Amino acid sequence: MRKKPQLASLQLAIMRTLWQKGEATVADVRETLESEGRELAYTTVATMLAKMERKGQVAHRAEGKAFIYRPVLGQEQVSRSMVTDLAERLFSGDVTLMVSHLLDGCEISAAELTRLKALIRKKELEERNAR
Amino acid sequence: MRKKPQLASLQLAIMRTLWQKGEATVADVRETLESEGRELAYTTVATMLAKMERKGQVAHRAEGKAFIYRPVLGQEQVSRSMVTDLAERLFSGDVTLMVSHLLDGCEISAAELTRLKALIRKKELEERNAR
DNA sequence: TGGATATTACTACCACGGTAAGAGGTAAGT
DNA sequence: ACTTACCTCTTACCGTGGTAGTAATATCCA
Repeated sequence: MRKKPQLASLQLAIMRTLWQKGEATVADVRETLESEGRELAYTTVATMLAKMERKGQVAHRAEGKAFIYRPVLGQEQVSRSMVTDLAERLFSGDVTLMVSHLLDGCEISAAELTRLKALIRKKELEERNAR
Repeated sequence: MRKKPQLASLQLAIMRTLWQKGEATVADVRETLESEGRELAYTTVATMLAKMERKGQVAHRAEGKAFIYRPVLGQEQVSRSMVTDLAERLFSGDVTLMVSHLLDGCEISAAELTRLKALIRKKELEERNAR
């Protein structure tokens, strides 16, 4: 029985860096966040990473003076659980309704619509083959 | 420029009741939550409603002894902003990616897939007519 | 009238996200 | 050897979600 991890915004931003780089030092993470327009004190990032380690979301190994952090939770796992959780809370799990709001809420290109159609077709095939 | 409201789980549950009933007393809300398996003290619900009023999410009018609360934020507004916000934070706004995770994350019936296809077709038409 | 009941008001508490300063260690340059 | 820069650790503070007890107040009923 799996947990369902919920990450807040800074935590997610940190995880994104780790997912992207594989592993990173505090300074690395801080720099990446800065390049995304999020200027934080060094200690802020370090504290957050320590808190996240206590909760098992990341882990570290020491290399010389510095700690090198790596993600423990997988990106897929986090994304899925957060998305389905929101669908649950907002729409009582009605995926169609959720997608509908997604499409309404932001502009979406014709190309993306095509990709979506392909996605659904693939899903239909899986469905059919499953049974 | 509008704010983008973010509601936590209890707050959402309360809003759902208000959206559904139009308006409700504290006792009404408490009862509804209880029927959803969420047993809370009367005062808990009342406190939460007061906090939410301070933030402009709900409003009340007094009728005799009791307060009658009504939603201020619209369901559409909240849903859209929360969904697109999550899409932003998780997938940098890539809607297709988000839908993909939605479909993977939970079982989805053939009927729902059909509804989704219809939804996309409708969206395509709107797109074409818009320009 | 007086007690029971329902309702709001005030206050408090905990956990946690986010933020950061300050203390203290270690490595490296001059 | 001393300073400097960089690193972690500890501690703290604020806001807010969530939960609820207690006090004050209004209402109804016998």
